[in-house]
Amino acid sequence: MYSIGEISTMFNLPVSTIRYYDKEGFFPNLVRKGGIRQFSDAEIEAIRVIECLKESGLEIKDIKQFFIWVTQGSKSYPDRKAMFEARKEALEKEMEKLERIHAMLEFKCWYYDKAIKDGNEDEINSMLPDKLPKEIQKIYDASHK
Amino acid sequence: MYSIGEISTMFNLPVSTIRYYDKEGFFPNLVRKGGIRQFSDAEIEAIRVIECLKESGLEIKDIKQFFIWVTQGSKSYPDRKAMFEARKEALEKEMEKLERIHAMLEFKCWYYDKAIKDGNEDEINSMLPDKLPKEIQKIYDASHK
DNA sequence: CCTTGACCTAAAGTTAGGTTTAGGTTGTAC
DNA sequence: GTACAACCTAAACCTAACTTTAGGTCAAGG
Repeated sequence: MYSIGEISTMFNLPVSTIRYYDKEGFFPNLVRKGGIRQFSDAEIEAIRVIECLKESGLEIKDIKQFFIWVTQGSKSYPDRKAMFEARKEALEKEMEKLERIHAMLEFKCWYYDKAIKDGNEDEINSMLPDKLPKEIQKIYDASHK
Repeated sequence: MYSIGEISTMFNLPVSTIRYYDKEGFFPNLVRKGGIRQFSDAEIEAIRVIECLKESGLEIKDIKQFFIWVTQGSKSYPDRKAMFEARKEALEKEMEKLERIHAMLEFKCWYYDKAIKDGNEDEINSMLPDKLPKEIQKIYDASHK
């Protein structure tokens, strides 16, 4: 059993955020002793799920739905599974987008590195959009498609 | 030369957002004819940079700094390069985090798949945290570290 | 001519996801 | 027995990044 302060330290989350999550219904089985919250492994796993769903792009109101399903027991397993499947696919798309963003950043690093060496952007711009050095061209194409 | 409406279609961004970006100073060389904005390739590349920096985790006020540097010419090349290098590193960390999130989602998909087959979570919970099937254990460990 | 659609501005409004405030209780170390 | 930290609530507040509103210009088509 952990206090709210211990959980705060454990996840590096403000105490106020944890209380906010509680108010949103994210700890359906949270026990209190004399008004004070007693966090157990179930709540720790709940926070992991919250962070996971949040990072996957879900909004708080949709995460709430997940915890409603938790209170409904085994009949909601298919709904919960479908939610995770959907988040997995959304995250995979997001990661592909970030690959393109990463290529753009790599290209810009090369771009300014060369601009610093040349003192201007003229030569680079004369190479755009398809006369770049081979390796850079690949990165450029990946980021501008 | 493109109208704001064409740019809106091109990037699938509301016209209001493009005006907002303009007001923030993100098109330092934007030309107007009779008050009407005329977008060129420079502004198109600017929008790509905005989206790139934004997706990399930068806030609008910091993106503003980039465009201030652009107006200062070649003396700010090192600053601009440093910004892209920093975003590249931040994005790489972010992508690592998303790998862990992805592992968590994969684990949860397996978890609920099994819960549906078993009708309850008892057997799964008896396997936690280190007696899971080999492949699943790997995913679980990756997501809970 | 007049209406329709695309453009313009300034300023107010919106939303999510917390955070802060004000006021109060609890428990334990000195 | 009192001071101190850690806990509690309800409600007001905050911030970022837009979006909407209200009011206006302008060019082309019928």
